Amino acid sequence: MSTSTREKIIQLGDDLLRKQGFNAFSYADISKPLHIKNAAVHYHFPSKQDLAVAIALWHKDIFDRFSQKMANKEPKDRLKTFLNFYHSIHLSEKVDIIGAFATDWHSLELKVQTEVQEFTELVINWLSELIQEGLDVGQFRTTQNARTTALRILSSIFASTQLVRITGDHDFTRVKNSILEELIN
Amino acid sequence: MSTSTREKIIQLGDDLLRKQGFNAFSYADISKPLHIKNAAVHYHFPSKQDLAVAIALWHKDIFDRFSQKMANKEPKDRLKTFLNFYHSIHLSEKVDIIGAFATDWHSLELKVQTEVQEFTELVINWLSELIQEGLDVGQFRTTQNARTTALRILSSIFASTQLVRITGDHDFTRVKNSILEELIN
DNA sequence: TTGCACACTTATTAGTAAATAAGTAATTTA
DNA sequence: TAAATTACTTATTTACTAATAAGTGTGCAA
Repeated sequence: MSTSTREKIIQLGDDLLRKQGFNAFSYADISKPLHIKNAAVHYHFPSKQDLAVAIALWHKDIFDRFSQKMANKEPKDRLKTFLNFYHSIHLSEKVDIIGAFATDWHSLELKVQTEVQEFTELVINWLSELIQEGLDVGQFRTTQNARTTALRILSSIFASTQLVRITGDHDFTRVKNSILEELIN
Repeated sequence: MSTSTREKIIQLGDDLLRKQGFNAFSYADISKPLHIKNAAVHYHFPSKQDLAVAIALWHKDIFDRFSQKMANKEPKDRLKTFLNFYHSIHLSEKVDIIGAFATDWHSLELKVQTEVQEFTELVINWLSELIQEGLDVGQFRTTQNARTTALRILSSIFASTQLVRITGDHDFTRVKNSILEELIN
């Protein structure tokens, strides 16, 4: 089963969005590498905002499958896998999708913003539940409540994918390890 | 002493950069509100990258003056003022300059990247010293070293200016307070 | 076999982008 | 007071932007 053109456009769009920023890439940046014409991209996604919606939905889909696969793992391992996932984002020279959308927030239409909001809540809720569970079984320790801890972990790790573009590699591992050390008993 | 046109361009450019993103605003967005012509902006900053350099230098300048003014304050108060500064960023619907530059990193020329790197190190070093000092006088507690703690505080707080665009206001105060609670004895 | 939906291409448009050359008026300097 | 510098404007260019209309070939369905 080969990847459809539609799927290829979404994946390349996501790549460009997270490497260069939403307003830094054009339809030509998508059509050229895929050896199709500009209008073919418009056929699948009439406007750039439609493409942005599709990218957000794609991330929701990936995250759904990820959380299902992780459902039976213990909190500590779920968190580690989550952080490792961000490590791979960092290594591929991208930033996190949440931060990428956030900085360009005011150039996004409502339909995009709504999808991004839903995706973000999905992640925060998943993290919160994981942390609460870890606290309940005595695997984690924190003086904050679950959502606050979730917000701090999420912001720390997604900001790191941005920050290390500036300060360099070593700082990513530093932050990643500190999140685990601080939380795990 | 009134503000020069050059200064006005930098300030408006900074505003647009942090509200919309570097690639989302144009020279027209600057010239129109200032009631000057497009070419006048190019007179002061021949290319958009030159403007980006000037914005980065402006932030270095502001931060220098800020850290001098704070020099005799105790660590806890310096940190609080720093976090309050980010609160004002959040309230003015901007994101932090570091994150704004980071997401558009690959569309910035080397001369811009270098200035942003120097500014970022300035902030991280200032934060690290503040934390070390706080640890030395027993005002702070942490199991991590000073730079790691600095990185986590910086990433948490600047990511929050981005994240709350998506999740809403209440989460900013939540994160801000948790940073203080976690660190202060 | 006819027709119709699908996945495109060709061709074009209207608008906007950054950038520059050449000119001008006001101020400063020699 | 002549010459140069500063801070612009006018006018133009080149390139690219998202977006659309109209056409094309392929394959499936009635």
